[in-house]
Amino acid sequence: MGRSPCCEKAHTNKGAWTKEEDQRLINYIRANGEGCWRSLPKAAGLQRCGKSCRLRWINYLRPDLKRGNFTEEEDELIIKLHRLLGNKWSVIAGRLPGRTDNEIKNYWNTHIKRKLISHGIDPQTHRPLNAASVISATNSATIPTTTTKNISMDFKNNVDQKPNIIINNNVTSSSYDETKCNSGTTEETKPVEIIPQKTSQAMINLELSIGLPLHNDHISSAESTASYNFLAPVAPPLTAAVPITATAEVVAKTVCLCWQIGFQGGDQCCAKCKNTTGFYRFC
DNA sequence: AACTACTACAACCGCTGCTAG
DNA sequence: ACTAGCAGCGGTTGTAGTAGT
Repeated sequence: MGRSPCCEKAHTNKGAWTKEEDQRLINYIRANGEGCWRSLPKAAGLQRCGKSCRLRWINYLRPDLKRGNFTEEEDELIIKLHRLLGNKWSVIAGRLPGRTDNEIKNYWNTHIKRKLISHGIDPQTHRPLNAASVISATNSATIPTTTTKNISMDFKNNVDQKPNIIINNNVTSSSYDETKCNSGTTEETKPVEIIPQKTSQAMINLELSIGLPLHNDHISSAESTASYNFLAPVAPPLTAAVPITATAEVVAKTVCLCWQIGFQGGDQCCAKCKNTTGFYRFC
């Protein structure tokens, strides 16, 4: 199905926005609201594509944007959310007030990716880099024939009260092709779970409720770190066909607190919780 | 000072999902 | 059910700024 271009390209400016264009856009939106982006450029006296106006407003001109460097807390939150959601930048941005999807995407590609790699973590799979080959080989044998996964994210502490995120990811496959994961590019990959072989043939409901520690007053740094660790490639002892519901606090107490994803240096995991295949488990 | 390499990020492109007709 | 138009999303590119030589 062919589509006409979103705007008349011959009469639209491209490239960097001038201060005058910015001011026109700001003035128009202040007076009229965001409304219809397609008709906005003409109404605002801008020779720009509506799409371009929208992007400029959302990513740069919006008054509620938080400019400046990302904090360590934001870093960790982005990593956690990316682990859960993959490259769903707009969803991740929805959880970071004042940050845009574009900003987070750029920050991920220029900072966090490098940071994780330097600490031996694959930024796409969030697994230790040196375990990737082992896991790849193991997965073909351990992925169950039918798996139903539900992830429910309940951000109880979220200030903007956005709706919960529910992910339903049904995999019906005799061998999920792990080689499709491309760790070297920005290509979107599924967050991967490692399911113990004993759950084969079982319907598993992995319903997780996560309370992100936006207010850290009552949370120690160890607990804060643990709330990330529970999403590490850990294979908790699942009971077949038993739904799992866990809050972050409960999981935080269950998961090994040793693995610091390299943020604080040293080994990633204690000897107790890393087994010979490179998987992580509770200890 | 001049050049090169690298980094950060703004902006663009192409696609998808939703919706109205 | 189908088509077309729109907003929005994610990947990629272009370029200004900075660091290193």
